[in-house]
Amino acid sequence: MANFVDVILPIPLQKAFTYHITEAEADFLKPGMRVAVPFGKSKIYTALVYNIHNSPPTAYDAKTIHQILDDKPLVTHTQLEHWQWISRYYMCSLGEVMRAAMPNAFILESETIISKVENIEVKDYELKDDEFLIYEALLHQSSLKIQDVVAILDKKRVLPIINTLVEKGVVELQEEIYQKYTPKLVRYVRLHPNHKTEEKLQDLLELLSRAKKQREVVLSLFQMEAISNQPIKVSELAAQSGATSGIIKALIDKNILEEYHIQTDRVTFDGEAEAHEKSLNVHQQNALDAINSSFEKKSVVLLHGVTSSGKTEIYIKLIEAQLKQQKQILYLLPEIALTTQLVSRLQDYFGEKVTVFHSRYSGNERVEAWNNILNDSEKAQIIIGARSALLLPFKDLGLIIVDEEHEQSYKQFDPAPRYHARDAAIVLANLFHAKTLLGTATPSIESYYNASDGKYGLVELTKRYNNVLMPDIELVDLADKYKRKRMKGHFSDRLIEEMTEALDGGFQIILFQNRRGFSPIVECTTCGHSPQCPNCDVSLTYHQYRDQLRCHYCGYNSAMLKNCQACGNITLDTKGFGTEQIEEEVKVLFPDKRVARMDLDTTRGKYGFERLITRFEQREIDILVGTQMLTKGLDFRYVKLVGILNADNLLNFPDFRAHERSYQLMVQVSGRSGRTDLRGKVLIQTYNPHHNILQQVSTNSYTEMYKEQLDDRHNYKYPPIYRLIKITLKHKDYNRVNLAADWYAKSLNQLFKTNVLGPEFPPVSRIRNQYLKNILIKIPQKQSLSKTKEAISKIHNSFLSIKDFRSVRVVINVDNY
DNA sequence: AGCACGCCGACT
DNA sequence: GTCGGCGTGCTC
Repeated sequence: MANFVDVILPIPLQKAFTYHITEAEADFLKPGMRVAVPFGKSKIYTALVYNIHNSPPTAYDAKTIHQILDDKPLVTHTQLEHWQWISRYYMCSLGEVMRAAMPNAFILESETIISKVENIEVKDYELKDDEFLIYEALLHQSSLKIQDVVAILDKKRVLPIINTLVEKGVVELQEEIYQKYTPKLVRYVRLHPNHKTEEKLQDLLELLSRAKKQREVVLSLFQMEAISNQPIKVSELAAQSGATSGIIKALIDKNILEEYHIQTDRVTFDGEAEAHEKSLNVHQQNALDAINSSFEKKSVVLLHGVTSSGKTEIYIKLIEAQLKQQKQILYLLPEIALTTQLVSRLQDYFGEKVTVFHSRYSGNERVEAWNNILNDSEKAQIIIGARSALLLPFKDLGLIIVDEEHEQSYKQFDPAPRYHARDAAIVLANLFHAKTLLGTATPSIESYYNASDGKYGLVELTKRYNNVLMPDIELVDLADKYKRKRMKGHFSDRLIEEMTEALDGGFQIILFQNRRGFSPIVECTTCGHSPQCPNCDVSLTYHQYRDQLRCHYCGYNSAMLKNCQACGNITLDTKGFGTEQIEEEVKVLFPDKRVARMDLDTTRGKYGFERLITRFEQREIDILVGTQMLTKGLDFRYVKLVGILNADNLLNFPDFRAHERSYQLMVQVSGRSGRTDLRGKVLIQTYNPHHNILQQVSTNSYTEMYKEQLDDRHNYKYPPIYRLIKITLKHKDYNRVNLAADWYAKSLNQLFKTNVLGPEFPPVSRIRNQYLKNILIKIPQKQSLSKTKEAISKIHNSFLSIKDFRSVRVVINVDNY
């Protein structure tokens, strides 16, 4: 009977691909192992075994696989199940999920190697110029890569030339697969077995009596072995004996010492777990008890605890309980909150049981984390990571903690899979019959809705740790202040007063401004023209630190203009304000204080963010001006005052979530103040001091905000009452997007009637020279989600069969919020 | 996604 | 006349 294997390829194709395998291979292969398969004309790809069976494909002959890459599955059965859910729910291919989940080093691709056919003499007149150049290069080098040929010929398309050379029998091609993961090896030394016995030792020392340095090395080695039983690194021996690596090498060459290698992990933790038992206060204990009893009935619990209420300690207790049962724990955090602060805090408790998984990790580091988790190693009992950590090969998960559950960065936008880590986490936990804890000070409306609905358990923690008071929030009416000339730049007299007072008391200040750059736009005061991005439909932003105009969408930049492009006048003025300008103003207002700015520009680079945080923590900075980034669960002890310079540009954002987000953001920023025994102060400057959201922020009325927002969601048909799917069409031809979007929307309309919105141009309707158009589908609660998606898939397939539309990119985003 | 094939404009 | 541009179609 013939044997076949269905595989997942890491490409965005819906279809499964079937290859022919031998009986022996069929016996050996298991789902989750990797195989190398030929794909297309010449390429070899890494594919993942999905299913082994005996039914031959009907429409084509299956190719045979090239090679088996693993001897045991690299991807677990549960993972495959979870991937399948993600691919169905978020309407993407399994290959796309595979790409996102597996470290790049696991997904090998072949490289074409060109070599000369042996013993061949070629007359130069038989070859064209380009062909001869390649032939000549191969006389000096044994092989060439495609990239080398591109460099030699300085041409883009070199494959046709290489192919004619193959036809002429001059060169041959080979596909080579490289193992991208290189284990990190550490060199160790020990005494060569020849000298292990007592008498041989004497002989040896005798022998070395005249080689003083070498003798010292051997004696140092004995000393070190006597102190500890640990293997001895070459580097340690060199340091201890003061010998150069040359001397040690000589000893190895003489077979007196023996060299060996041990594979180590790149990321190791050398601290000790301090394991100091930290007791919970009564509120925390009550919350913990409530969570545990809720878990008996519900698989998901939402922990709504105000800022500084000590949620982390509760997490630690829950983690301890899971560890006792030998279960793995996943602790999810928004990327930006994944700082040393939190990680070292957990490492203090759990020592080397903690594995961190970062997007900033290198390929090799990811492979090591993957393997440790897959093997359920001691080191990988607790996994702390951002969104993508959810896709790791857990063996026996007992608990997932989703911290800062409301954070929008849990949702992946580009590329596919466009999954929400919180929602996908709940599904994953269910596959393991594990529990999920969602924690936050400002629950997302949808999670609170699920909690009120009884779908999730709900535990509230309303007291701050050590009974620190909630910050005192004061609203400052900007309209009034401007009218009465009480403003200096963007600072009201109240804000300056409070800042002076805080600084005099030796405290730190955080100023929040939700805009990056010096000033969002540049405008000519004569004709009103403002410079636009040539690739996108947006105004360019002025950045003072390089005197540049930049586009935030595509990265385009140019030097700041001297005069207006439209009328030529030099009356260019910067409108609005951003973090840079605030920083400048603070420097003028408080010239003797140290000011720093935290936004995307100043935190670039691997440790930019962390450096800034550390400087602030160590009080090298008095006033920190920043954007969103400031809100992410950072724990600063000496911040007394938080200033929000303009709450209105948060509230006026054109999105159904704008109010919810504003509330969350302001409460989170406010929570940065007064985290020790002193009561913090928050000043919010606004033109609308009577805005409901601002009132709710200042009185800390989450439930009021929730009720009001939920009413709005009912009235305007938004989540969590309705579900959303957004379809975006992109093309460089304006007319073609319009036609395609109209066709798409019309087809959807026939099925979903008024619940289809658009097509509409988004606020920024052109990005990187591509025109965009959005269609929004609202799905009522009684309408089946899966049936809806099936219907969309059908429409999508007919869309793709229209020749004129095929070049239009279509992005389907499920739960696009 | 990659990559080959095939059909059109701008250059030796 | 060729080189290289991109639109189109296919990959087990």
